[in-house]
Amino acid sequence: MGDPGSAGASGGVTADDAEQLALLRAPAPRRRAGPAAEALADVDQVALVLVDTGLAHLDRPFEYVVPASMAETARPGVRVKVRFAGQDLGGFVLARRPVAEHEGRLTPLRRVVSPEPVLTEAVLAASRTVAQRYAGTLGDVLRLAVPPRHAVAEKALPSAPPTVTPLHRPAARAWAAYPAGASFLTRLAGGEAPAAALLARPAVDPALDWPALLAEAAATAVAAGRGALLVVPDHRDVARLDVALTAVLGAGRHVRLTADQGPQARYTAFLRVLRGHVPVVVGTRAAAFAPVRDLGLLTWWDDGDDLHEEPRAPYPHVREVLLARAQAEHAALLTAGYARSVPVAQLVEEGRLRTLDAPRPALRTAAPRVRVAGEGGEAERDPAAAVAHLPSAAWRVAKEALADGPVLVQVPRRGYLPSLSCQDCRRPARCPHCGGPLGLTRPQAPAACRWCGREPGGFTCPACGGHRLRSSVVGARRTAEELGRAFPGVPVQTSGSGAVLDVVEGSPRLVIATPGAEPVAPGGYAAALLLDAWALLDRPVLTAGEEALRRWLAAASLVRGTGAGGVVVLAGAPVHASIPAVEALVRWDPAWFAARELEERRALRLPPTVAMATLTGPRRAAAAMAEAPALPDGVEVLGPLPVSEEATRLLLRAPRQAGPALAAALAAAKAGRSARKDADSVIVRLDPPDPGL
DNA sequence: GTGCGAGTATGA
DNA sequence: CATACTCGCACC
Repeated sequence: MGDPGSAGASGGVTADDAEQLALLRAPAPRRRAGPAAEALADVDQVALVLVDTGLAHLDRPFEYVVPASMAETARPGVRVKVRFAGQDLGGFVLARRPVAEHEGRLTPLRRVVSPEPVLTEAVLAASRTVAQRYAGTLGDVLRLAVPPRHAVAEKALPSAPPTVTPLHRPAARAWAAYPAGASFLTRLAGGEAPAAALLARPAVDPALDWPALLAEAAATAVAAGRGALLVVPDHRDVARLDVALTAVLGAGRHVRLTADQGPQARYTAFLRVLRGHVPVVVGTRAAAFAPVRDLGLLTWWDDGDDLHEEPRAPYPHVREVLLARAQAEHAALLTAGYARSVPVAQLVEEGRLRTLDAPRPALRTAAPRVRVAGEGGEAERDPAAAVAHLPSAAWRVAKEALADGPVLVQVPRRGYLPSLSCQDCRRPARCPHCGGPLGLTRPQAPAACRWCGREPGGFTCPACGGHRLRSSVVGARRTAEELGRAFPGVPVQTSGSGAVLDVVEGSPRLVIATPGAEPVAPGGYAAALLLDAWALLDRPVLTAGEEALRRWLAAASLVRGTGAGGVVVLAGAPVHASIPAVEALVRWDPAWFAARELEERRALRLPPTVAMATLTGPRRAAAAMAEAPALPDGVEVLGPLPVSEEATRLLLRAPRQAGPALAAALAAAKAGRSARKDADSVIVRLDPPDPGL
């Protein structure tokens, strides 16, 4: 049945067995004249096809001849089916050519799946960059870049774009707070490709907040006849930005594109972009490859949010995808957030992004006042506060603010692994050998490095000289009921995993939320309590401080500004020791923190100042890969450390400039393993945002 | 991954 | 010498 030669000729399923056998053995007569020998296309008879083999060593284009019947439809970018090594596989036509480079005989294309050219040249170019960057295959990246076809969606969508009146350049009210903003927008409107990192000023007025800011930038691109792509971490952000875009652009100029909208809706949105029906796309990381026409602006919000990391191979970060696209399409680039991630700080330092921050005085007025309430030793003095396990300062602030409006309470999620820090100064304890975090693998076990697996034995804190280690376990459970009892008569709402609220009313109430699930309050919260600060700070990850500050800033940005009496209380942080993330929150200086953190990581040779890769798999297989001959000079191998019964992990570290060479060597090693059919698979991950876990 | 040819082992 | 089987590699 799978035999292509006999399928049409034998004329029935009930063919005699002996005859079948004879047919199979016979030296297949090479295509006699007849229906099989179809005429070929007149021009550009050869199609270059990227076949989705799923095999690393076959991740390159193959040539096929184009039958006359497909001469018009088999254009670059369309999906095709081809015969490859005896099976029917999918692929994309990358190009058409008059003559073949391949010396041997070419097989004809089997079928054009759809005449829709879903893979544009620009997206292909960016995909290639991303594949190289992450030592992945182009096939893997294209699977992320082009959504699965949905035939019904393709049929249903009218091909003629709706008529939309031209858009005038918007007033850019939200941008008025950013002195360098005008020149960025002017360059964007003029068809240039400025690249910037922006620290957003919090604003409780929706016309001035970050969604309005990004929407105005998008509208500037549209008014100049260019398109815009806006990527945000989650669907709540998509919803907020959608509202802002409608306000600035009117209807019919933008479309949402997220993975959670389902195959048909997603493909419909994709097609509306591809066919040029809308110039603006807003979405989650699934939208990062959207084929926007005449792309003028690529922007993403909150670089540090881990939702920007793609969890499927080759695990690209939205930042890297958009950087690649900006380069490929000469588009402007804008990353904005209340916080600045360390990778973004590095891009700023390297001059690849210019800063576009709100001036510090404006920031400090727009932001709430921040107080640190200590670790809770004073809690017992106030009985009502003790009921809620709140420091009394926090309790008093909340009590007062509740007269005036809603109060946000941020409670970290429980269940983090214990990590170790210095008992005296509370800085994270690091491995003296490789700089990795020290932690406990089991209760009672000696402290061990989570990267190289060594057990350093004695400990001396490089910062204060202390010798004692402290295991941080997430503190007391704070429940909505406890808080409710501490504030009788006040309505309590919760927002967290499972039930996330987008918005709450502006009247007095307690809103208890886990980080990332904080609802917006119209007019802003009167106050926010950030509880269990150490639970965020003590996470056994490289990015703990960065992440803690980012989450605090996100919650604090929903609070009214200093001028309007907004207050934030950080509870559960030490008052005596100076913790950079805490200091940065109090001073509202995220740029200072990011630059400082970058400096520290450089001193310790930690990401993102070095190139890193993790190899995860059976010990021997991972070790064999780490010995790949083509690895660039200066690669250090750390580990192995066990990650499960079967698998171990090796960490490769190289100078940052050696990143491309490291990726190339690992891609080659993967291809070699694939060609040799090595059964044990090794997962290769380049520059994982947190290599320590 | 599959299919195939070269090369080698095996037995009449 | 014919047939069975493994190995290595190309796959357009």
